[in-house]
Amino acid sequence: MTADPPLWRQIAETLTAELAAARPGDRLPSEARLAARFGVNRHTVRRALAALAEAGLVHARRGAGVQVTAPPTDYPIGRRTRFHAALEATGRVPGRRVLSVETQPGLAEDCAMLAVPEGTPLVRAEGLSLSDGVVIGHFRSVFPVLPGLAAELARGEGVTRALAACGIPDYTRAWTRLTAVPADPLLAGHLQLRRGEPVMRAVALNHDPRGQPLEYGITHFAGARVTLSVAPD
Amino acid sequence: MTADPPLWRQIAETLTAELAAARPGDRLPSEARLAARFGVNRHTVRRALAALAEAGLVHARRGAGVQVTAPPTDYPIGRRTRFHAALEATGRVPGRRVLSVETQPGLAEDCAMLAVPEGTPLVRAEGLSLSDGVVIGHFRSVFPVLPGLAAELARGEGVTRALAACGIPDYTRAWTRLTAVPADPLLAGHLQLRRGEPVMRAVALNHDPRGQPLEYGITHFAGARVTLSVAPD
DNA sequence: CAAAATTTGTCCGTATGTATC
DNA sequence: AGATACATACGGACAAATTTT
Repeated sequence: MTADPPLWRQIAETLTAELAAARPGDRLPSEARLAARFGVNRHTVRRALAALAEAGLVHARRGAGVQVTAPPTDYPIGRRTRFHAALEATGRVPGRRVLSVETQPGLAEDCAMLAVPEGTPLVRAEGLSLSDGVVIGHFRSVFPVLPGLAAELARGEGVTRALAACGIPDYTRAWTRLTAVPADPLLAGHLQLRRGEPVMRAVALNHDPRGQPLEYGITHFAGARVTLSVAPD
Repeated sequence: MTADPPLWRQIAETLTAELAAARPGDRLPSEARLAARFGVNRHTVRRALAALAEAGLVHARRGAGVQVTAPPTDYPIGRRTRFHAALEATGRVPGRRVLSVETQPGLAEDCAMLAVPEGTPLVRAEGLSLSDGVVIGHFRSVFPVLPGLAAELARGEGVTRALAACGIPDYTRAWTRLTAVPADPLLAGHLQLRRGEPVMRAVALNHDPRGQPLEYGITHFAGARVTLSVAPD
């Protein structure tokens, strides 16, 4: 009369245990093979694999197979957070891929955050953050228009250097808001995740020492690949 | 020749749009009814509903129906974070349900974090955090053994009061590490989520003004119901 | 470069179990 | 107790992407 856990969960747990001894990049047997091994229908195996994928343990690609995922990267958050410096301190090789830099009239929310009238032109940058060549985050930031800022941002040298080149030597984090959300299709594509996988959304405002807003940004980190650290300065 | 998105996704997006006009607690039509409405198999509707559930928009209960989920709660993180005070400041009614308080030899990790020899007895507390009667988090903390601490924690008045009653009037957050993870079955049960839904894991260390570790805890927040704020002191 | 084999993704249909109302 | 509704599991078929031949 015991209520056994569902078959797919038992399979998922068995695979999870076995995955502990696997290395990132290793390929799992095909669904058909696993179904034969466990003596169940292929759909039942798929259910179990979906659970593992949700857990960020594996990643399936049609035509290819199911691969074991890479372990997480650490990322500190603080008043003086700097992406590159933080990653380098952990011995990783940071990277950045700028997808677009445009100057456009800002949306209502963006203008409000930067404390400028609605419709004011803003510099909008979008791109990906890398660690050891692996995408760990997608950012979208807006800045007030400064001479040469767009060009500097497009060079991909980072926000700190771009602002420095525009005569702003220092800035600090005013606040950060974090929440765990499922990846939407677009984001899943950028972060090489499956739709619905946990993603950490960080909404943040940076300002200069006098409190003037400089950057309002939304970054999404791949939940399974990043740990955010909050530490006192 | 157009590559249409899958049926289940189209249905999910249609339902998502309609859900914008729904109120928390509203019930969706049954799977059979939705299948009939969209002219698809029930499993295709189930796939769409699973996506909505992953997104934290709805919550399905066997036998009952599929209900619309409640909006998120905000929760600040900082050097002097206090759960109750923070929630009260947002106009919500905080609550706490203590599930267990035990004194046991600590695990290796717990002892290391509290800077005591492995195997030292520790006070271990586990429970749920509520906001307006809704579970928003599950915590598990370990403390060094202090006279009367276990009894005070069991009263459910909170960590701050329990420590105060043991002669520790003040403590601060040393650090916090955050990551987005999918809910495992146990956690899903506690937080009333579906297995795999995004959950924010906060691992934190509190210490007294002299730097002596006082509490090492892991809290899991329901991603869809909580926003964590990181602000300078 | 092209075709074939492999592998995952989607969708349908059916049946049964189990929790809720 | 009965009806309703979601959960699990099986089976088959075809499409789409990738890898191999």
